[in-house]
Amino acid sequence: MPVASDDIKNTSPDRISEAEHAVMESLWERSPLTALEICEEVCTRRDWSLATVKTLLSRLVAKNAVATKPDGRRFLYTPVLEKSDYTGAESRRLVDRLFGGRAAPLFAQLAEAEALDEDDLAEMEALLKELRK
Amino acid sequence: MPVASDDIKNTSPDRISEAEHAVMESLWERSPLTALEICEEVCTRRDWSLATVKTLLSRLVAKNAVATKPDGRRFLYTPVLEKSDYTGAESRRLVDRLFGGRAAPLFAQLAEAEALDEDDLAEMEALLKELRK
DNA sequence: TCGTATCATCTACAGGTGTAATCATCCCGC
DNA sequence: GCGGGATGATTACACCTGTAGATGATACGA
Repeated sequence: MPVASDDIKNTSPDRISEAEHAVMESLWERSPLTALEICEEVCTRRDWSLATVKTLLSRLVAKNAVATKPDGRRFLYTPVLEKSDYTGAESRRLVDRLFGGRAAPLFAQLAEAEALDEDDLAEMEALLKELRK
Repeated sequence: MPVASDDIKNTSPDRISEAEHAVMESLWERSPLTALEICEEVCTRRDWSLATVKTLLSRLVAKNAVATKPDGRRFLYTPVLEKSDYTGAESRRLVDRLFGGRAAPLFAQLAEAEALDEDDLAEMEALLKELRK
């Protein structure tokens, strides 16, 4: 029997958890990587065991956020989800949830929390000028 | 035996979940409110039952995010956690986690996602000017 | 005074997340 | 050829979250 035509809806917007995100960060910085290499990057920082990284990797594979390529007995992991897509969506979510979709209050908030330094201000000024073209 | 001197460390930075945040929003907008009044605000929007709101409220009380004041047979709920504290902390977390603490890339991200409209730009320009004083 | 409507609390339960031990497989060196 | 180390897969389990029903107290109206 023909099996096709069932997995069309796979833009699977499964949320990436925070721990999973740490793994993605490694992969965005450099890829492909083996599980062990990823662990070398994050295990000390987060005090994880290799097993934990492997679990997270398999969940990320299930969520279609990373792809595997066999390399002998092991796997090489590559990100599928792009960093900018993730950060974009995540930023968007925050702005929507906390500020009703308005970005300006977010910046007011960060300013008040003194989370903006000189460099940020300069960059943002430049960006604004650019956007205004 | 003297029982005291154990609950000093209560700046309890328990995280507020997303559903809990929806309840907080109602309370930030107007307070004090009864559970029923809160439900009237959010139950239709989120398709919740009154019981759900009550559970969320009790969790928020446990987290010291809202306070109760008896009013006859029922309770009036008031926010303890301030909105700006919450949004500030939450924004901070995002910027730290996603952009290494730099706000400018977040801004760039939102710009690229076209999440900034004319009003946002204008407000941010004003804000920048103000910060630059 | 007594039932009942009204509340808050307790209990419940499925799904997600953090964290990891254990299991199964397979290839390399002896 | 075979045992052991490496590596992914499976299983585990506690806690958090979303969602809500059941339970218990209680004050108001009849």
